[in-house]
Amino acid sequence: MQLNDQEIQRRNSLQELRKLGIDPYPAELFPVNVTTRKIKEEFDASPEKFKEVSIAGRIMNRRIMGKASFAELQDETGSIQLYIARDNICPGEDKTLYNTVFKKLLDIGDIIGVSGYVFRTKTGEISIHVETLKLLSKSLKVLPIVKEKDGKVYDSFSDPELRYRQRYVDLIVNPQVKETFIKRTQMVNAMRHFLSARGYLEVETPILQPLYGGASARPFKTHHNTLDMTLYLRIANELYLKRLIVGGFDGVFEFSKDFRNEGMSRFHNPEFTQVELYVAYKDYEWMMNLVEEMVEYVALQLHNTTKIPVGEHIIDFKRPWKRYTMYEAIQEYTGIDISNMTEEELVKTAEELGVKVDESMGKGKLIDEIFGETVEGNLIQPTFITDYPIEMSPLAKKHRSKEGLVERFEAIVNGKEIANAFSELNDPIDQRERFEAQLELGKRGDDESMVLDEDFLNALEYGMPPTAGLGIGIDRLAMIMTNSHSIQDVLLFPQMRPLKKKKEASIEDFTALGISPEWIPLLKEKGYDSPEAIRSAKASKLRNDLNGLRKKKKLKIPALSEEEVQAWIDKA
RNA sequence: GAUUCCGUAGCUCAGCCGGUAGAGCAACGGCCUUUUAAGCCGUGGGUCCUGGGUUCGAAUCCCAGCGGGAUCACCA
Repeated sequence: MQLNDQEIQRRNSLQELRKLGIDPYPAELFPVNVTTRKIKEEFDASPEKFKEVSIAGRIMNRRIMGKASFAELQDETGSIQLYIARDNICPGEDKTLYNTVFKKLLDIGDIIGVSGYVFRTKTGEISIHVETLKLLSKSLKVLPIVKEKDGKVYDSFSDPELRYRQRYVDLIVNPQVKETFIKRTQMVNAMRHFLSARGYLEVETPILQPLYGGASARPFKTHHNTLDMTLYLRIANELYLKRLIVGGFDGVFEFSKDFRNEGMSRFHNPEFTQVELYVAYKDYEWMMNLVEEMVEYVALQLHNTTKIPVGEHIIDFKRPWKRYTMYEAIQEYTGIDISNMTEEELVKTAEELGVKVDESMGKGKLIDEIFGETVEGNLIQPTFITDYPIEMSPLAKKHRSKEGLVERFEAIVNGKEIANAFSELNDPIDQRERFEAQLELGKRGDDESMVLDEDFLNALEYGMPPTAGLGIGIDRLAMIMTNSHSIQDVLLFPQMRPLKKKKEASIEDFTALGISPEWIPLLKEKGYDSPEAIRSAKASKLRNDLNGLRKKKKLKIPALSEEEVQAWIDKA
């Protein structure tokens, strides 16, 4: 492992600390009796409560001024300034703790615990006057230093790749990131509370499924050794939750991690979260009202208002939301009434509107494409779109009065679907026919069409009550509720392409060439990291590089002759 | 998958009509007991993503690769 100068420096400090009898990673607990937030919120009202505080956190900044210093201590809730005076933390003759430990051996990033009292400095900042200081964990890596003045951020740690790959660093140096994930959890908690309070049962259903269903998407495939069978990571949990409705639970929901083997983008991660809800004896009209109420409730819980800034827009979740049928929406945005068109007419219309079409598309898919292309992106404020073509919705009940449509709605916010729901199809014979129609689409080349699930049909044949079902994309909703530009910003650990790691040659690979061990680190430092690299080297250059480095590092090993180096190359 | 832009010190970036590297912060040494993007003086630190090409000479120009961003396409 190659260490840079500052990393070597910190490892040296670590050894120095041990020599002084200080354990850089002590085992015992450190008593914490306050948080930085509590101090900042309550000190002015009741300063007497903060005469003996004990607090722990990470050093984020240091300003050393001779016999006194200021430091920034960051805990989970925020940060506070420490005032550390030499003669306060070292009351006796021995000033080592201040002069050596604090000033020389501690670094930004170290985790410490301090005790003392809270006061205000001359410049008015609430600070802790430190009386005792203890190292709790030495940091060996250099943090990016983000500074801020008058709301302006300097040297921000903003490279998305680094932020996503090393989320822990992102969380340390970017406070607003922490805020986003707190909001996300609050959002899920609010929804859970909303649903539980209505008496619906939160359940867990299989993630590993022998058949994938309940949505149109390509799955991830895996294998169970003992059963010697293929299993799929679920793309949805719908069919399992409906089995539970058959079983007599009248309201069930699950926050479900689903997996879809599709492209990745700022709206798509291979694994994502949905909440699905099924309620017996209800229909999609009823469900629309629930969605409005729940999302409005979430907004109020998170922001104390229904108006939320998202990018350029202010989105208002106040009920009631606008409602359009799909045909009405298309007519509104294109001026074309497609409600009575044949498949040929739809293809022609789609092409006129600049919508791409291909052979595999049925009538429903064509309508859906036209909608997606011409309407969806324009729906910024929360809007319900109802009554979808039957071909696109094999699990939804036929519309009670409109031929060729189903009782389905989607909720669209900021140009993206956040919820999808329908009156669930409970006619087992109709359901079987719909699955078979999907199989036909599959033969036409639509590789996202659904497969036939016999056991699910078996459940329906026992009789499922009329049921309303709902799915809400948690990540999408979290993006809106936290004003995040991409899904990666609301996932703690978004999927990333793995870093290519060079396989490292072992010590033996080098010693086998007759190279003595003390030269190996120097070889690696100069980029000769494998026997192959040595084989293609020129003896004079290699010798020069190594002896140069030896001199620069003032190493007390004998210099190399060209013959020695040539011998390595010949062997390699 | 397509288009496009980017890859220089631990971090943020400058240098790019060719002459082998700079700034601020961070680090190191020194001064400083209420400062705050602390300050002042001094020092060290770089396979300029990788590989090839053009050239007397490449961080800079050309080609290929790797990695990443953005936009678009498919899926939630």
